[in-house]
Amino acid sequence: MSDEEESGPQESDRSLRDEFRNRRPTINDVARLTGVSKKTVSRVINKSPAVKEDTREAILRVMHEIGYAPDPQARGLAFRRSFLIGMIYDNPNPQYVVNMQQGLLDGMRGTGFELVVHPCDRASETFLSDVRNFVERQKLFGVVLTPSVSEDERVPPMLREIGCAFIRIASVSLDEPEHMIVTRDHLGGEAAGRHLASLGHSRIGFISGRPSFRSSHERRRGLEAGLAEHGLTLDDSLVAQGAYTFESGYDCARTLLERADRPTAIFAANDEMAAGVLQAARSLDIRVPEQLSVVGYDNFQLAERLWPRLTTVHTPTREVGRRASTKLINPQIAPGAEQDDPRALPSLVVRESSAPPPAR
Amino acid sequence: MSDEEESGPQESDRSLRDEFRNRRPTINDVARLTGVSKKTVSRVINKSPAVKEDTREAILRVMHEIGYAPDPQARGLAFRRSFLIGMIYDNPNPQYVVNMQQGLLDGMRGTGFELVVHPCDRASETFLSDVRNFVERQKLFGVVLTPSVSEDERVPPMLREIGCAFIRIASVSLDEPEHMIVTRDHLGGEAAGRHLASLGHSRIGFISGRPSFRSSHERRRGLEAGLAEHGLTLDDSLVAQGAYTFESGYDCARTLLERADRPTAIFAANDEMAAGVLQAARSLDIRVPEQLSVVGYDNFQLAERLWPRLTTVHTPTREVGRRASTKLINPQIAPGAEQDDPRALPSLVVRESSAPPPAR
DNA sequence: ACCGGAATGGTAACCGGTGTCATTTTTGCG
DNA sequence: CGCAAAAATGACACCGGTTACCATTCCGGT
Repeated sequence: MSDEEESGPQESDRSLRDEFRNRRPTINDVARLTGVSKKTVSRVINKSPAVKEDTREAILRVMHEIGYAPDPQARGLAFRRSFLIGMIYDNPNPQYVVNMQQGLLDGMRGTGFELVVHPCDRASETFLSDVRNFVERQKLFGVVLTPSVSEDERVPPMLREIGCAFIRIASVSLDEPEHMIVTRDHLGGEAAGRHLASLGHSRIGFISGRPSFRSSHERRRGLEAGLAEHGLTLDDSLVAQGAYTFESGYDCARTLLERADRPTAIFAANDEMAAGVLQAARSLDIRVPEQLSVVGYDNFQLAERLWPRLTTVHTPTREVGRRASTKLINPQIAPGAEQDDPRALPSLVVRESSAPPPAR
Repeated sequence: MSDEEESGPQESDRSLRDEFRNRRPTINDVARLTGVSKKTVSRVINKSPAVKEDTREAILRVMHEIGYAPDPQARGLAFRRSFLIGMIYDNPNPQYVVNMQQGLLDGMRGTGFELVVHPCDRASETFLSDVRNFVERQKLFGVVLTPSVSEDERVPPMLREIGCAFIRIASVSLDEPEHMIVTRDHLGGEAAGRHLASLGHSRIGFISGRPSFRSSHERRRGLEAGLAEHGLTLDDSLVAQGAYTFESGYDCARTLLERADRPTAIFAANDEMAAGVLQAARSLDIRVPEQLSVVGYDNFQLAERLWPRLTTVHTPTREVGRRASTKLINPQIAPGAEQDDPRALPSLVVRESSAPPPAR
């Protein structure tokens, strides 16, 4: 019969260290060593103001001494909510996914939250129940939805029903501001259009992305607006339906460039497709940028690896991700000004793939 | 005929649905509705053989009817272990990261485990304690370490100490087989060397990766072995120290190609650097592959986007990831044969960037 | 009929936190 | 100085599972 309860009133550092070498300290240890109830310790953990300053300090000191950190599982069980944030996505571009993850993690650093990644297939029969199971089982604190999942209108009602916070990242606003991060892709398209028009192009081709991605339409809308500023319109016959893939970019470009009255510039709705355009131009012995200007969208690493290096629209994906997770964790932070922060807006990066059109 | 108690429970489907519309069913509900104790339900959840077949079926039926799934947090709390798997990495290549994540998720599908991603900086002061905190706080079920974190010898002892399962993914074996997935990068280097030698090259340059990545050395070792088969040796003066980045590939290639006796072929230790080589060749008006052959390593998407398309060594990253998570979740599965499965080995992909050397 | 032992199920305690509400201080103020 | 109100703290049940341990039941063997 050992009397483990009767530990000495004054535990030395040595015995403390011994005690916690094989066992992580719990809230009970903190309470016992500080001489308060676990409820008070819990109050300190949760930053309740209803704790006297002396008490708080004493508790914090003990916590620090024994290296205590609350167990997220136990806390989650009691809270009926985990400290996990889910990233739900179906965007197949690795660079986008990684940049977004990095951004989300940037905003989560030091908060105790962790990121759980969940790719999915929006076209699948089980898509909605997949997402629901994921969120419900893990009792996620919140989820970040990226295009095109973010644009699916079946998801938000489901998340509201099960009471999971969410942020939708999309090119236009689709929900109340507290649920949205808007990337305003039309601004990027506009910049691209202005750029090509001001270089002197007037026959401009456009290769759009997957129609199921809102950004496809926004980027086109922007292009048209940018051209309109210079009195130009987008010729429907110079618009090709791509799918945001390299191959689709190649195929569409071949079609556009084999025409007798081929365009002198092509704006592809992302860099992957722009890479396909370069490939197509090469296969037809069309020199870029001398005979054809090419502009992409995203400014992923690929844009600088190609030759010529791609003029493209930079998307601040990481910054957007940082904002998304921050917003999810601190819903109270005032929305508003962030909207016009240039760091969160698309911007044109001019490189060697665009130039004035060839002289006639 | 089934003699199950058809009118036994008073609750109809309708009232069941009502009851669980606002509350997720718990193990207690399953027990109550089946008329057994929660302990028995727990036995079924954990696949204990000590449950009569009839009982098990009845319990499973109720579970299915009311849509019960055990709460991972509660389960984890009792188990003193979560059902989360961590991916710890410092590889900056987005394509690698995403492919690996995909593979890990492939192996986790349907198991109830989720993936938590954790990039880190191995050079940081706090690297080790960062990793420790992450693993210890989340009570991770296991972690997958990818290069170069996987090659850090401080990590495994720490993980063993806190009792966390782990798999190290590396180019050579660094631990007991149950902790390793070996990618055998020297085989890829060998294939590249054989390819260039058999094309007739003898002056072959090599751009190595970051020395802190084991793969850099393995790929070089392989190259030397491949050349040796054709009686060639690697000239030390044609070896440049790169860093697995596009820029380092460009710089190293410039150095190698500005020599009077420049090599007729360059093997870069990854595709990013090979892209830099192409860029450097272009800047010096050296035509690829007519005047210079280029071979990369990884076979990431970039390899097909470049011009000429890159001859490179394919790395089955996703497949490797799938094996890693499978191994982590089912440690009992016999290791062994998997070692020589060609799907898990590097293999050469020949495209347009390599050709015989120019005639003298 | 009796017994031992395996198979099964029940009960209570526990994992490490939080909520509710009662109780004990402390404070303000006539 | 006394007392009510406010502030600080604590007791206890609970979150949803698990394990430890004990009580049955169901066997066949003697």
